[in-house]
Amino acid sequence: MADDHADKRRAILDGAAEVFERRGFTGGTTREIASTVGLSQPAIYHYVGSKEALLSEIALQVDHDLTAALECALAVSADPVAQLRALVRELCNAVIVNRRTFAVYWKELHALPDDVRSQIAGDERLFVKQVEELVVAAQGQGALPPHASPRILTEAILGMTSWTYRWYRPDSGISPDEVAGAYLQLLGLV
Amino acid sequence: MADDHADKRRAILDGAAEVFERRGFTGGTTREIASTVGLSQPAIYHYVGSKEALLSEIALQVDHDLTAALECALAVSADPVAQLRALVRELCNAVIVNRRTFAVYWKELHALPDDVRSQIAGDERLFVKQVEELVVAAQGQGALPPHASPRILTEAILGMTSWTYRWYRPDSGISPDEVAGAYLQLLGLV
DNA sequence: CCTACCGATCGGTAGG
DNA sequence: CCTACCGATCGGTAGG
Repeated sequence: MADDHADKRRAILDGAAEVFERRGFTGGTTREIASTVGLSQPAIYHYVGSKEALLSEIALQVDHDLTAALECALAVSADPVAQLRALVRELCNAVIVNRRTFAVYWKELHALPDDVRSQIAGDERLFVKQVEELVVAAQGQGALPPHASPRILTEAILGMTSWTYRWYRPDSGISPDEVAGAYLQLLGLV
Repeated sequence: MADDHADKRRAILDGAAEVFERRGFTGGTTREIASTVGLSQPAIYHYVGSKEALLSEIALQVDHDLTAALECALAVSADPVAQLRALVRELCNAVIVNRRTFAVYWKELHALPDDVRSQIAGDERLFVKQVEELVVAAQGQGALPPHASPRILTEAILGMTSWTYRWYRPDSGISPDEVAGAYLQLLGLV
């Protein structure tokens, strides 16, 4: 097939995320990744340039997922409270669906090469800033505590949703929507 | 001094937490820890049994901090809502004061030796269960959304407070009490 | 608490 | 995409 190469690349990235989650970036060896995928260790280098490149691709995927969640939420409505609601739902869903890559992203950012790490740090700052603008607007509408620091409220909402990767278990029978719904009730946004 | 040994031990643990935060457990070398503290690498082994023992002590310190925060909060009052408020304040303070050790705890649990990891996992399950009982009681008093899953609400509150270690900067001029206060307003607990 | 050192293992390359 | 392999570095020990 024409996409055999792309398929195998994706399999390697999945295996890398699994190994990095289990062992950390430095502790996860290219040999273990290779054996997870069913290849020899040098074959990894046939598909990906280096161990750092594996981590970079995983991190950039999450970076893209976060941006996409925000864009999707902003497109849902012109009302900031509705946008904030949509953002919580989108983020819960992304974090739950891609639990493994998000875990690697949040634990192993320090191991990224400088250029990728600084790009991702910049994207994250912009992301937080945009969410904070939604929070300020929601405060203006009385949907969030008016006298609290927007920065803290923003990090509180993002922390609540992000932390989901640590406790959510796909076999628990809890759906992503149920999680987002409970968060929104707790935040008084429903 | 009689406590020279204990002082140096603590210095080594502090240095280890700093290095593990920067490089991860596997990536943080005993040589870098030693040079941070100003000792030779083999000297580490004079004070601590192994690299794993360094991580174990750091993790058990956090385990103790979490338990202490809960006990302190339960002792504040007999009212579950007041206990929950106190817990959020205690946790914010503990996470902010010991940001470095909490970061290592949450990122590097996977690298712990089996016995320590399973003990800590058990303590954490018990901790969450006790907080969930507070949440159920607070729901009964109408202080939290009555129809939401107690488990999700519990993880939401703990996630919000825990995540503080990722964004809080001591030089920001924001006090731990200010953080906890904003969280409590957002939760509708004040 | 240091100098000297060891076995093991890692990321990556050569050559096909 | 494999076999064979290399230089570098790691955690830990010996011996004082």
